[in-house]
Amino acid sequence: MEIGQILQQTIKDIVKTYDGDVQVEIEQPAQLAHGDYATNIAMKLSRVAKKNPYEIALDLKEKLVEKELPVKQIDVVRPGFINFFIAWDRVNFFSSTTKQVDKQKVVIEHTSINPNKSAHIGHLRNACIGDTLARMMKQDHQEVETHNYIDDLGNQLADTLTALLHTESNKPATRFGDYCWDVYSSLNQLYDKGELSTDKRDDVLHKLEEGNNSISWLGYAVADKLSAEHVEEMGQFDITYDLLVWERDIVANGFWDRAFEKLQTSEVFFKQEHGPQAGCWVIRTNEKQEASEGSVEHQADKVLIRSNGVLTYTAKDIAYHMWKFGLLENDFLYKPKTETLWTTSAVGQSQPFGRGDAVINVIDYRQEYPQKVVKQALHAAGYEKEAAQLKHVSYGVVSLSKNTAAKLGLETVEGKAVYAMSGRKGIGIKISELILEMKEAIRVQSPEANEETIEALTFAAIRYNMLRYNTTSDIIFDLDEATQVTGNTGIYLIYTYARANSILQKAQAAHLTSTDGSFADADDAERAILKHVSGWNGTVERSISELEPNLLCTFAFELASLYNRFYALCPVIKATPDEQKRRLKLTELVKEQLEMIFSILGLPKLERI
RNA sequence: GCGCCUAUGGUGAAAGGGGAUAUCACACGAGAUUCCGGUUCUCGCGUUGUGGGUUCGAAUCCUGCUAGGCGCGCCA
Repeated sequence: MEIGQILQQTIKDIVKTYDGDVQVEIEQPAQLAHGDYATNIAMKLSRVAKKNPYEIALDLKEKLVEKELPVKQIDVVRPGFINFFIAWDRVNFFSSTTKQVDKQKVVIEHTSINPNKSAHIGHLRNACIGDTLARMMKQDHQEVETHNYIDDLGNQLADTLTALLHTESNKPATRFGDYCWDVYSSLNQLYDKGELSTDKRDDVLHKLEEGNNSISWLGYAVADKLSAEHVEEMGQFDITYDLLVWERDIVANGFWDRAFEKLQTSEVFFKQEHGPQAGCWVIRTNEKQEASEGSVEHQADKVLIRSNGVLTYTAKDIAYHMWKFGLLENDFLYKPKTETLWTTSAVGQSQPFGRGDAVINVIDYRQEYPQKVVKQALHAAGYEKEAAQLKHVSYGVVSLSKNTAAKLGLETVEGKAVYAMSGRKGIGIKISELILEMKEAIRVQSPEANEETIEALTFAAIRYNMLRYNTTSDIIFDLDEATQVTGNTGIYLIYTYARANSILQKAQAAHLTSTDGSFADADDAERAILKHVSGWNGTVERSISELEPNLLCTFAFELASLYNRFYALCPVIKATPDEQKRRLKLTELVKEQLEMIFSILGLPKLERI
């Protein structure tokens, strides 16, 4: 049990004598002088007890000091805070408490880039969040399976195919995706100028949907090549997948037919007989719809089967999600793509993929409505548990700052601070471009580092930068800021880890040991670290329950800052024997903690730089 | 038209969903360290869109306004 939990439970037992249902909360004060843990319970109780909060706090303190707690001092401070100073020598940091194995299986879908051109930094944000969530849950002993969805029957691929067939680019490109990036925007500019109609694209889309024709096979080859480039690029950031899922395989295996059968029993799924959606199979998503048929441009029922019989994206997504939960009788066939990656395939073998107890989709907030429709469909088919376990990790999009937009040649406007990326206009920052900039910045900063180290630092810095924002926040991406090598960066964390390792190696060479080191007499800089580390498990639990990886980034940065401050203030090797042991033990604790964090955040553990 | 979200120093981002002088980074200014090899540390500088409300107490809750964004497609 964690310190905070111990204190919370103890206080809960004590306040039972008070009337009222008041939530006991234990927090870590911002200021060290306010103790290592604290509670405001007395001020909360003052309302029901009709008593001075300071007096309530004094009363509670008297009861608390009688308990067996790993506490060496309890202060009561006006207006009614109770501050606890922990006896750190009685806290076991190094115990490996084996958590009860949770048998739940989680299927996480992330990355899922349209196979139409190279990936940009918005795609990278998705992939970093998804991969880190997977690592968090594996850390929490859950069974995790990560999927990368390839929409090879959509307009975007059709556009890229049309562009490849009808336009050229003379820009240098070393990757197929970069070439497609350019011709894709060339095509859209032709559309915009009216020099090309979308008929050709529509025809291409139609042939993709038909299957087994030249365009269809060509599209598959293009999507295969592009998705392979995407996966390879993500691999540089240590982002991995278990399975690639192809949309064409969802169609080919008849998932929708089974899903249709399951939905048919519902009253909210029906064939629309009149109005603009006549002839379509639709699902009712808004219960208000029946009451207001006036405005048909908005809030119409969601079409799942077009009047010409073709499935919409949402229909395929519903079927796909039924499969994710293991609700369909039919399944994909699979084949290995690499040693660690599988892919759905027209020919292959059976494998136990999918069948999740929980499903997490990492998709930006603009897809909230389609996600809602899928959840509604699960409800409609009677799958309440699955609907409840379908979770949408909604994240903000990555836009460009004015500074960066200007660098890309956009016309910036006075007073407008945020500029959207646009694939159609070819406006955006490819991941490869960011890598080049970051690598150069690190090379300038560390001219003597070897190439392997520069590479590792580059990917770490970029990945960390993508993770450290609140998931729901938009990122206003500034290229100068993103390539900083100082401040709250992955580089700072890695240097801190190298610094700790350096001390430990030095101590080992001098035959110094941390055995019998005690935190009983830890001074302030040391206490701050112990206090912070003691909150780790709480941070992980909260990060998982809220699906917020950035809480771990905040924790890591604060730990690194505290350790560097300790480094400046507290000599380790040139200290007294008692201080040596204690501080070496503390350094070991910090090293171990950072290793755990790096495993989750996907950062490399460089012992030297 | 309807619905949803957001607003924090010059810039970017936090603040566990009421509690201690609102934190961090960058920028700008000043200082220290230059070694336990490691890009580090300390200090200063500045502020919660706006009006009203609830409360002992509001960045956090309610509400009006203002500004910005998103969604509602037989697209994906």
